[in-house]
This record gives sequence, structure tokens and C-alpha cells, in this order.
Amino acid sequence: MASTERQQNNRKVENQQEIIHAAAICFMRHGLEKTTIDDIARELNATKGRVYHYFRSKNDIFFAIHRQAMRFCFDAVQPILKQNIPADEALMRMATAHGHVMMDTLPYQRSIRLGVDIYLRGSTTEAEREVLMELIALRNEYEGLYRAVMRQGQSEGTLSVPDEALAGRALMGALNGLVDWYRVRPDQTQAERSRIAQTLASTIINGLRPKPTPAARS
Amino acid sequence: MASTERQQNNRKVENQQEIIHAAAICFMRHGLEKTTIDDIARELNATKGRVYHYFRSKNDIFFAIHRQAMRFCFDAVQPILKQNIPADEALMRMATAHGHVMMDTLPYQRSIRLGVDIYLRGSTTEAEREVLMELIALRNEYEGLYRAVMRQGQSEGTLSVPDEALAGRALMGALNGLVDWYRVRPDQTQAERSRIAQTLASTIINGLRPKPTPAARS
DNA sequence: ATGTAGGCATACTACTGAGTATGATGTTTT
DNA sequence: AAAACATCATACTCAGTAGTATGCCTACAT
Repeated sequence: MASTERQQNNRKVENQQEIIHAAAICFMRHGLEKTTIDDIARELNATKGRVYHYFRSKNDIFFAIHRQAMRFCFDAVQPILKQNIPADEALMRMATAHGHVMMDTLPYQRSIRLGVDIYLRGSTTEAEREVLMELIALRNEYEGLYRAVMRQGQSEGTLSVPDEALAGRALMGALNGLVDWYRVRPDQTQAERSRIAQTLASTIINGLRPKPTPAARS
Repeated sequence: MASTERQQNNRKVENQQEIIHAAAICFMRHGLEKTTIDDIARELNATKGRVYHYFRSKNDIFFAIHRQAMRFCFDAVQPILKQNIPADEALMRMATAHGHVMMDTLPYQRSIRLGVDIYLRGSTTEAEREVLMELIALRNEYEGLYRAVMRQGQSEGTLSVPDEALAGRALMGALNGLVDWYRVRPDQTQAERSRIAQTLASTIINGLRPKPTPAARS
């Protein structure tokens, strides 16, 4: 029956997600190479058999994590793009949202740091290279969203961005750096997270605002 | 003879540095785990025997790279601290210098990204944990230099830094992000590098300057 | 010239960990 | 109910790699 088939599919996807999540946690803790499939299985209270039933290889798991991580980012930022607000405000909201995503989906985001470039050189099969290129393209597209808003702010006059590529790198660097030092603490309130995200975002974006008295210099 | 002994010591240190450098290049390309000792030896046009003659283990090599990377950073920044200049200017020079170090010593800096935390959990022996703690302390000390200058700027009035810990993270994140995307190109001029370092540094630090008209708001 | 020690290559060992083969158990289909 | 299938556990294989054992060779000391 069709509904049964769909239920089975749901179940399958859920199990895959569960494995991905466990893997992300392991990768966050010990890095990609040092975590074994057995580690992931242990995190699931299961054995290798279960993992290999849903994924062909460790690389496939990493790719799935990466895709998921990018989806988290897009989902957080895209609604803001549809709002009709000044570019500086949009950029501020996007950056804040990105910071939140970094903290909320820490295992995923941390797992993929530096992973792509390293994997790219090492991966043997043609299929893997293709997937990697696709993931890199996704990331470029994502960063492109920020650069587009910066360009818009430049033409609007709400932002002053002489080099939007570099400004984008700076913004991403400051926010992505979260995965290096941020640690989830159970007693931490949502307000505290918001403060972190907003402070990081505004620190960069304040540096991109037009000088209030440009004619007064020298 | 003493002079001979010193020469031998020099030679030994040089050989160690050569191995460290080759290892850093390999680590940059393929990551820590994926590079084998044989890879490092091949980069040296040598064999494992040479590597193990100077280092007890792969971890020891990583530790040496890390120490060297931190030394590069300290050496670039400490002279600036001795100059008698306003804190905002000092911070700007320090950040720019840090950016230069990231580009100039890319293999070292890239090798140690995320490496420490991952190694910390995994390392078994007590001695290794001690070395790692020492390296983490070094890094904290280094970042402390920036925070100290920020505090000074705050009291001087040349900077406005409500949360110097977060501001420090933002600054380090934006600059350290260089190792993720910067690639050495032979045709690239020194001027181009300077532009990158200065743009990144000023983007952050401009966001930390006091508002010119704080009384005029709303 | 000859002993001696550092500098390294070669040839191992021992182990880890990715991926596979197989089968046991439950669940859905007919 | 029994056939077919999905979901896993168990028990392997085998390749790759960190680290070691050994010995040659060269340079320096005496």
C-alpha cells in the first residue's frame, strides 16, 4: 500500500537522521578521521551493521552531515531575504541568524570545518569528487547571499563595502569561529546566545557602516 | 670541542625544522590523520628512518608545529606592544601583523586549526596531555594580549569595547579564517597581501571605535 | 688508521579500522 | 501461514600505517 510505503520511507529517513546526528556528535568530539564507525555505532547503542545498512561508507555520512549543515544555514537565512527591509538591517539579521545556527547545530557545523578541502584532495572516486564539488557550490551560493546584500547596501547607501568578498570572509570568519570556542552549557539561557550572536554580528557590520562625516576628513 | 658540539646542535635543530616544515605542508594538504609518516618522509625526499630519528612520534611533530606556529604569532606582535602608541593604533597594527603571519606561515597555521581540541580528547598518555595544556595556555596568553590592548583602548577612550572577550573572538575569527580560504599564489604581490590584512583588520576595528556622536542618538 | 657515534635506509612487526558476508529476528504482504 | 523483505548483530577479511629492529655509511675524534 502507498501509505505503508510512505511510512517505511519516513522510518528510513528518521533512522538515517539519527545516524547522522550521532556521527556529527562523534565528529565534533574527535574529528573526522579519529572517529571510527564503531564509535558512531556505540553512540547509537548499536553496532556497525546498523550504520552500514543505511550508509555505504563513512564518506557518505560526512557528505550527509555537510548537506544537512548547509540546509540549516539556508533555512535560517532565506526568510530574511524575502522581507522588504534596508540592506544593513537585513545583513544584521542574517548574520545574527547565522550565529544562532552555529550554536544550535554545533555538532554539524563543527564537523564540516576544514573537512571539505581535505577530503577533496584525498577522495579517490569520481562520484565523491562530484558530491564535494556540489557541496562547495552550495557553500559558495550561501556566502553569495551575504555578498549580494552587501552590494545592495552599498548602492542603497546604508553600507560602505569597498571589497564585499573580503567583508564576506571577515563576517563568515567571525561567526564561524563560534564552532571553535563556543561550548553548549545547560544553564545558558537563550538570551545569552542572542547576545553572543548579536554582538558578533554588530561588531563586524558596524565596521561596514558609512562614515557619518565623510566630508570632514583631514 | 665546544664549537663542534654547537655546530652539531645547530645541524640537529635545522634538520628538525626541515622535518617540521615538510610535515606542516603535508598536514595543510591532507589534514593530520590522513598524512602518514611516509608522506612526510617523501616530502623530504627521505624515508621514515630520518623522521623517527628526530621525533618520537607523529604527535610530537604536531606539537612542534604548534609551538612554532605560536612563536610566529608572538614574534610578530610583541614588538608592537613595546611601542608607545594609542591602543586603537596598536590593535590595528597587531591585527594586521597577525593577518600577515597567517598568510606567511600558512602551512603551520592551517595545520593547527581544530587540532588541539581534537587531540586533547584522544591523547592517551599523561605527558601528551601536559604538552597540550601548555599549548592551549600559550594560545590563551596570545589572545590575552589583544584583550589587554582592547581594555586599554576602552579606558583611553580610543576604543569602545563592551565585551572584550567576544570582540577578541570576532577579531581572531575573522583573521584566522584566512587559513580556510587564502591560497598562496606566486604572482601575488606583497602589496596585495597587505591590503588583505589591513582590510580585514580595519573592518573589525572600525566596528570597535567609539560612536562619533553618542549624544545625538534618537 | 681506526674506533666511535650520529644520521639515516631497509625491512620488519603488530595493530587498527573500513568494509563485507552471513545469518538471526521481526514485520509486512499475499 | 508462509513467503518476501527490512533491519540489524556477529564474525570475519584485508589493506594501510605507526612504530621498531637492525645495520650500513660517513664524519669526526684520537
